[in-house]
Amino acid sequence: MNKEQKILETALKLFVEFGFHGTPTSKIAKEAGVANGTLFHYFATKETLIKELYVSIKNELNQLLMAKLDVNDEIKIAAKKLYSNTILWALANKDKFHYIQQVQFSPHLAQIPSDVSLEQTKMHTEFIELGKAKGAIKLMPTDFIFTLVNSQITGIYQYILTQPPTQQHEIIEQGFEMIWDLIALKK
Amino acid sequence: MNKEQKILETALKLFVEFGFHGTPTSKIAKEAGVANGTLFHYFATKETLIKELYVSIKNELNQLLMAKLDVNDEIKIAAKKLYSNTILWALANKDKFHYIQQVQFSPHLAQIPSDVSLEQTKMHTEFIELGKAKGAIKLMPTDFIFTLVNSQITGIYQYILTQPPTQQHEIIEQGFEMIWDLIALKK
DNA sequence: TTGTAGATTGACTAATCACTCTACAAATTT
DNA sequence: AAATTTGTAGAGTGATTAGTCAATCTACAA
Repeated sequence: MNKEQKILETALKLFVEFGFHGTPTSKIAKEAGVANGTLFHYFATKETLIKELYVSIKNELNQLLMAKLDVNDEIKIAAKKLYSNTILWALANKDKFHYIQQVQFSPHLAQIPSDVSLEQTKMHTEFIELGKAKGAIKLMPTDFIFTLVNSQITGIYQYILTQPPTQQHEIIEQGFEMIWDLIALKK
Repeated sequence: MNKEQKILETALKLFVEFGFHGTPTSKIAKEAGVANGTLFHYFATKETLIKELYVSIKNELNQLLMAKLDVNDEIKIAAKKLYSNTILWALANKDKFHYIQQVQFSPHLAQIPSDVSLEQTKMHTEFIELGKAKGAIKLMPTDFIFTLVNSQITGIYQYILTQPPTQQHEIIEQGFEMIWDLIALKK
């Protein structure tokens, strides 16, 4: 297997379990089955590794969401897909989702160039603006809607974790209706 | 000034700015104006310092919320107070609020005994259950409501940061009506 | 005055860590 | 086949770090 990929995978696992501080590069290399020097061949610094891991995970999620989106769908249907695919992905990739939060509430986030961050939210803000243009979504500021939905997703994800898997589907459904109620323009 | 307090204050500032990893204990001691050994006189390990700082900040917020709560208030009024006092406190104590998030999405959270965490959410869950009993809040699971409101608060806080201060009051008002709409039982 | 317990100091240390360097192997290009 | 680039290894290094410790200071009670 690709060693660069293997390093990223191992780093993810260890960072989530022990934090950035608690994870020495030597441990990452050892557990990934590569030499110390190999790690630094692919990632110049530990900081680089932290950031590239973050960007690669965010891209993975975005590409998945894009792939599952259908331009012919109604806004509400499309929104529901975006929403539930995000939660389902988070549940199937807990470490990755957790890592995103970990970085977002750490000083490392400030290190990521704003154009990279912007690129990653672009798809979502464009979607919200389309929804407003089509009269499906309230004319609130796009950033406001984006932030609300995002935090709602995080909240629902955290709650689902505490519930039995049989309930998960219903909670996702219920959660969507609630958030849609919040942002949909009533006719 | 009390040296223990001074250490906590300095640690907060540095942890938020540079992260746990990027903040050596020696730097905390130096900037707090105490000797290296003094820090370890009060906090046996760096980990202890991280955890005690978290608990002390959470307690501070809870005590403030309690103090501002009036048992004679209607549920909706009381809920609004809890909500807006939390956001106002967060805006006035950005570092502290940021630190709470930082710990909550780090492996350090797992180190905090569950009875301590429980004690801190007790007041909120009791309030939600009172609201349900009085027929003011929907009969959804208490944890679900708690998580939703919490993430909503985080979301609104983050959005407010990007807006001019003149707008803040209105966003808080608007945000409350939205979240109340979500959880209130319609008569 | 003396005794005592806690507060405070800062030099010290053992361990750890991020990162370098050199050597060689494999792949790719010329 | 020679030359060049790229991948991989792992021992080595200098700097840093969390935490220790013996010594002094302060407050206050006996």
